[in-house]
Amino acid sequence: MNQDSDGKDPREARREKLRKIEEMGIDPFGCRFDDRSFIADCRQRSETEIKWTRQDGEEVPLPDFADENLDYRQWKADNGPGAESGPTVRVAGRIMLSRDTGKLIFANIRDWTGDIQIFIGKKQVGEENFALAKLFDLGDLVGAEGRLGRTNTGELTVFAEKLFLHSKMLEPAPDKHAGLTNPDLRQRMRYADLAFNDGAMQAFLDRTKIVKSIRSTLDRDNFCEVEGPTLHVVPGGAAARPFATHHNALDMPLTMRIALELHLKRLMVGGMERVYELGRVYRNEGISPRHNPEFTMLECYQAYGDYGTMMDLTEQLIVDAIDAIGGGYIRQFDGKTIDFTPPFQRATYADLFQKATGIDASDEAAVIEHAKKLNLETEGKHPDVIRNEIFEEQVEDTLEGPIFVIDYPASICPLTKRKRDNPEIAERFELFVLGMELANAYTELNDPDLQQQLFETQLQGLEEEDSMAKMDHDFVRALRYGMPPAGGLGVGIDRLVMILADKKSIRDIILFPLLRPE
RNA sequence: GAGGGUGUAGCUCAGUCGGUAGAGCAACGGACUUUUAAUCCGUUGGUCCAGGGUUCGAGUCCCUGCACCCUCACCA
Repeated sequence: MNQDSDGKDPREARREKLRKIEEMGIDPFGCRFDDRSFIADCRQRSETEIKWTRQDGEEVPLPDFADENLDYRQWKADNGPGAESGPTVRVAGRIMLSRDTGKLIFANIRDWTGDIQIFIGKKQVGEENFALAKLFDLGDLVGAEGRLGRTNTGELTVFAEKLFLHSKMLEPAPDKHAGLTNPDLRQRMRYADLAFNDGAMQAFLDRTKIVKSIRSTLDRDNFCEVEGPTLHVVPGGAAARPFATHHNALDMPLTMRIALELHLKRLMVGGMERVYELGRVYRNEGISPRHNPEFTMLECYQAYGDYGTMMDLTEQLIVDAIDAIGGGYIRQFDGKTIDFTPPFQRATYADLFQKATGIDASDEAAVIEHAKKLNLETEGKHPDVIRNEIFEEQVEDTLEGPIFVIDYPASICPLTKRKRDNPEIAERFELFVLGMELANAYTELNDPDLQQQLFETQLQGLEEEDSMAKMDHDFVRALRYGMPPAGGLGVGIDRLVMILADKKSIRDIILFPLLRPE
């Protein structure tokens, strides 16, 4: 780069200022800063603690600063002579905007609670502080101590008496208005995205609230949070391609887990009657706006419940999550309206199939014929697999929801208990919202012999890796020790957050999505 | 994996018919003690994603590759 010390390159200009700050004997990377106030708290305190007192000692109520047409300078003239008083505060944050009018600098700083303006007057802060302020750049982390008050235009302001530099930013700042919009850079440099894009943090804070809410709902119902292994010898509990890895000392192949299910059920056998895990799972598959190779699942299991119990729980979890982030049960996603007011709609798989295709789901010949019309591959596939492909193609995408689809064909549910009066139907539901599967729940299969048989019988037309029916001998042995009848629920946390935060891409709610290296 | 789009200054983006690179912001110099994307005057800044080709001449046309975005497929 151009290293003329005329500072043409923004990076070099910042380095040059860094050197000057060091020459002033100031550490450009700051130190502990006690007694600082969050900006949101300053804003709140300003409402009661900024006062206007006339010279005669009478306190005059301040005008409405939210009023766009307010001329505070005029108001002061009309209500004076007098003086404004306010508490002294210490604030810290990143410089987002700055206006230098010579011997007076206005800087807008931001901490994670909000923005506030700082008034830096040469006379008010003194020569040394002012010289430091002249070396501030957009993006620097700074601090100010001073009186909280209002400028002539009514803007809430910290009138600085002392200034601090907490960290000099050595990279050029993004466009001060547009921010960092390049989606690649936003994901690669999430720090810059969060720091410079208005509202970028909100979806992530909502995510945290939703996860906290889920924990609190489950804890309230006496569920116990546990941590299962993420390195699995047999990748089970879902139909997905796992990431392969290897343990050196044991010279043993391992996979990253694709689901939480089988270990949680082992705990049910052990007597942990209500367990859940909120954890990361890994699937070695395509990346899309709705798929990231690692994502977060909730799975919970309740002894002596069934899938109906889980339906109630699902509604409760979602309702509580919405209460946690606010905004009400009627929500927008991508311009569409979704009503989460419970109870959610319920419909059986067979009815939805009948309605969408006009044919009876149990009429195998008609199903196969219909599949051929849709150009679906039917050769060598189990009729239930074909039927499910039709269901996905013609039903799932049309489900606006929230809707519980209940009672799935048993053959595509190898971990699910069958209906007592109809072994062809499994007690399973999936919750759909705008074509997205948000939750999946079963009355759990606890018959070890049937489980073993289902593991052994590969579904026709499915590769082993495409089937959930992967033999896990230890799991079957666990079932032989006796697992109570139970309801189990899985929730895709990322998709729930997407829908509740109105974000179309999973990358907008995963802080560090997987990217190719630069 | 298939199709489409994008890639130009630190950031956000223009760039006509193929004719020697543009703006705003940022940066640098100057003026300004109540500004609000401050304003005003001046200046600097380019491996036009990479490589190859066509051409007298390529940011522009062609080919290959890379990255990202969108749609589809995969993800039961």
